[in-house]
Amino acid sequence: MGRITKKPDERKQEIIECAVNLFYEKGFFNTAVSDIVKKLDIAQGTFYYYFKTKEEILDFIVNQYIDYIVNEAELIVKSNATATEKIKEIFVNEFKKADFDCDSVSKLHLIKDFDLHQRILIRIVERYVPVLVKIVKQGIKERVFKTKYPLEATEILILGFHFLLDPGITSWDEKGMLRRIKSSGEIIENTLIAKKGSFGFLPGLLNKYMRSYYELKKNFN
Amino acid sequence: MGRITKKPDERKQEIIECAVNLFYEKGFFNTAVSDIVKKLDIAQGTFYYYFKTKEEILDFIVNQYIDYIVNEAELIVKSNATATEKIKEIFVNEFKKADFDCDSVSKLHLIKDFDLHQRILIRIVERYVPVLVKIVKQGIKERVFKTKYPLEATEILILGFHFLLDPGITSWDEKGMLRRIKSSGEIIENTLIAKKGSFGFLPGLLNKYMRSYYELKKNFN
DNA sequence: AATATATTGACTGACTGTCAATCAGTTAAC
DNA sequence: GTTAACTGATTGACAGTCAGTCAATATATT
Repeated sequence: MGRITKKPDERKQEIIECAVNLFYEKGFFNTAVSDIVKKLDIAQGTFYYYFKTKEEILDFIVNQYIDYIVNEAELIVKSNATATEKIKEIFVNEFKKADFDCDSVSKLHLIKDFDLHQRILIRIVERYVPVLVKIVKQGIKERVFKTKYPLEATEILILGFHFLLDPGITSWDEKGMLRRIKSSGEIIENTLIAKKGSFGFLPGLLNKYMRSYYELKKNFN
Repeated sequence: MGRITKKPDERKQEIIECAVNLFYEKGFFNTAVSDIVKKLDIAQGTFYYYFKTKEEILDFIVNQYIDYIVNEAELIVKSNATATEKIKEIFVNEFKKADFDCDSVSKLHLIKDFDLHQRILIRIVERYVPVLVKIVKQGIKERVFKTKYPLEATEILILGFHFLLDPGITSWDEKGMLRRIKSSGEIIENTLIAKKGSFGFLPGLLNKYMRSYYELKKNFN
């Protein structure tokens, strides 16, 4: 019964990685803490040495994810592209991750568990939206957007589209998805009062992403 | 130990009413089935005679609520007002209920439990939005709205505003609420491509509603 | 019409299995 | 020898079960 001691950071990440994988397979509520510790071959108490509650690990995972996407977005904001180019870059970046979803972070999107997505959505409004708004405000200065409420418009768009298009939240039928994707560019243009066609790239991009998602799902079954 | 037998419909509604009240006080997850049956002084088995699982009663409650608001909306759709008048009526109606929240149905909004609100949001997209779209399409015929995507625009707006303004989903700070309320009219106008000022009534209405909500909350503490 | 018998379906509550969380104690590392 | 990481049996709470009870109603018997 040789006891294995590890560096706290290492152990913690080990637990998180295992937890994400199990949440991915079975969802948050259907994963017992005992499942996690059994898979890692550690004691129940070890889990609680690192996380006060089962909820806390979920929060930790969500915060790690938000840290990651906020960081990436900040890099794009700092570049010296036009607002429209930056927004396109944001989208491309977001979906690039989904193509190679092997690491824990990008798997998060595919977990079908609303409790998780609620937390993500709230953090997105709190931390991701303020970064994106910088781009929208740049666009207003460049006179490509005209909305009087850049912050509120961004909030609405992000929340609406996440809810409607994120397969982890609700899987609507494929027909409905296509319908929403087709409209996505124009809805954004109207809401931000942008030039016609400035978001014309979006439906194509979303389509590509959706196809790769449905393929992933097929392979899973 | 006198056993009391009741008409099934009566008993079922009795259980539902009691459950809603407890969910309102403590939330869905913090309410045990044993709490419900203790309060009603019935056996645990009686609950499971009427509902297969604890989740099933939540679904039943949500469906009852949606039936109610869809019905009310259908009446407004059938009236012979203009599209703009009808939309105003929809909003007034929605908030009228909140003023006199005594019955189970309107209490639902105030329950701070995301699991509940997720179900409501999904049903709203499935059943409420299709009714509201009729009004938007009427507006397009009347040439007061111009969007090419009435269905998708309505979906986005309803989901976004519900998430951002419904106090049961997330209680942002009062300042953020005011900010969002102030922008609400113009956001809708832009998204539907409506005449400037046609939703000018909205911020005032939402403000009134929010104030009565915060008063309710104060009295509760 | 009055009484006995059968059937149904609402209702019971002790019970089971599962799981989050605890804690007194143990071992490895420095 | 002290600290920090780790253990795992245990507890308490809860969702859900099930074999059985009882009241009301329907049907048969006198």
